[in-house]
Amino acid sequence: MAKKYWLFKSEPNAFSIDDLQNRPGTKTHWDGVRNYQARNFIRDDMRKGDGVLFYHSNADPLAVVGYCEIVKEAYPDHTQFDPDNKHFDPTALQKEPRWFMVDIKLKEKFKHPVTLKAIKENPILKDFRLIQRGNRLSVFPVNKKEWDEILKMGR
DNA sequence: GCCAACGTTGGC
DNA sequence: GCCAACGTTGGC
Repeated sequence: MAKKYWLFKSEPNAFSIDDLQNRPGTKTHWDGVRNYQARNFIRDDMRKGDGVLFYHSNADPLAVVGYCEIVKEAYPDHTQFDPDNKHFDPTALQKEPRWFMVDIKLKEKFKHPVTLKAIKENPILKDFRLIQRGNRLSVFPVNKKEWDEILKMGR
């Protein structure tokens, strides 16, 4: 199957690309996604080796700050079962997990973060889902043309 | 802090 | 199944 591409949003206050860089092996599990559309992308479509753009939301600057690779495919997000966790889901069943996560590994932190402003100004990226009206999904697919352009801008 | 956009919940 | 109320996201 052809390699696919994705974008993950993260608020750097909660988890930044530097936090990822400081993790052992520069890897992390991507927990806490609680939206069904995003869940379906994670559970059904993401494959080992797919590329992931790492975007800082609610931040300064707002920007794609690097890219990653999926190193482990979907498995149950343990935080849904943890009453002390912010993302606890009291209706999720152990035998039938509702929420899933993948593991990602940092490949490269961009020399030049690709700002939301620069993305909006680039005609090649005019259809990029990130800048579409009302886009609030924290996880969504990116096409190869967009992926290539973002990497070109960031490196 | 504001607010538009959107998802979820729950009464009917 | 409809829809009002509410909560969250996220740019500005």
